[in-house]
Amino acid sequence: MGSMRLLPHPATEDIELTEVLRALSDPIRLKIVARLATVGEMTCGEAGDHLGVHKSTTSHHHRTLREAGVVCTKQEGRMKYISLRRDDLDARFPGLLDSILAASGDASPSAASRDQSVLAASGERGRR
Amino acid sequence: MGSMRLLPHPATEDIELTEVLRALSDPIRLKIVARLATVGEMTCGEAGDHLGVHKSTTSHHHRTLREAGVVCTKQEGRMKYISLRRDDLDARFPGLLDSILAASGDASPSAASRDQSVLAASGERGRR
DNA sequence: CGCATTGTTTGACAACCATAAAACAATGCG
DNA sequence: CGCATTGTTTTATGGTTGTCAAACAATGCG
Repeated sequence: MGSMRLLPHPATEDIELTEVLRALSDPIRLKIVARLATVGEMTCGEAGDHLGVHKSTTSHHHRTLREAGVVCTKQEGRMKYISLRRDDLDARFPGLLDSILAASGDASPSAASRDQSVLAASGERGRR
Repeated sequence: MGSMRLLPHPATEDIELTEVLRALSDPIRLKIVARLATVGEMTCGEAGDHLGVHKSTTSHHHRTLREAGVVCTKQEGRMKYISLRRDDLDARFPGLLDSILAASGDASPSAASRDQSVLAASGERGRR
């Protein structure tokens, strides 16, 4: 049962700034990341439902984010959960993710309620 | 003679996060911005010489950065100087530019004079 | 005025990208 | 085991991008 595998992703020191910025420069991927910051983790189907894109497109975005070092994927059963690599990103590029998350909250009109969750998730990070 | 024109660029509130991230996700443009952070301003030819790309390519990158709201262009005589829109970016996306500049200093070993100049330029603005 | 200097625009080209559909793979459930 | 569920890979397509070269435009200098 609970065989939990972790998919390969780049080491922290191999994460490149331009690739992270490029990964986050796509609106859909930015939404995925913003949502991950509040929700913690997410399956592929969940992301697709929430964003209204095809599942293969979602899979592609997840791969892009993973290869850029922004998320890591953990397989549990037949689902695959992706989650933010917050600690790794903070270690490599201090403050970057937080400022991007805060900025992504500003940009959306319905950010008022969401904004606090983002900040809360940002401050409550301590495990993993 | 002293006629100084300013080229059109997006208003602060129209700067979009994804476009800024996309503009900075190109290594050459990131170098341009990192250098602007230390040097203050720069002509097109200066940038081209320093980066080893064709002048038309440089011009294209300058346009991309300007349209994304990252730099503004000021024409003086027959030169055009570009400079970072630090205040506007800080107002719209607090902390974003600073964290990217700090990260770009860490990531690029080829940048000869870097982090302490970045901090100096950032500190000369009175904030932080 | 002519001309060199400084950038921009256009054209061309190869590479990459976001997207979707369909085929494929893996996994657990009954 | 068969099968539904969950994602990935493949294939195709339309759009975008980075690059250079060449033509064009603007500007000040002599």
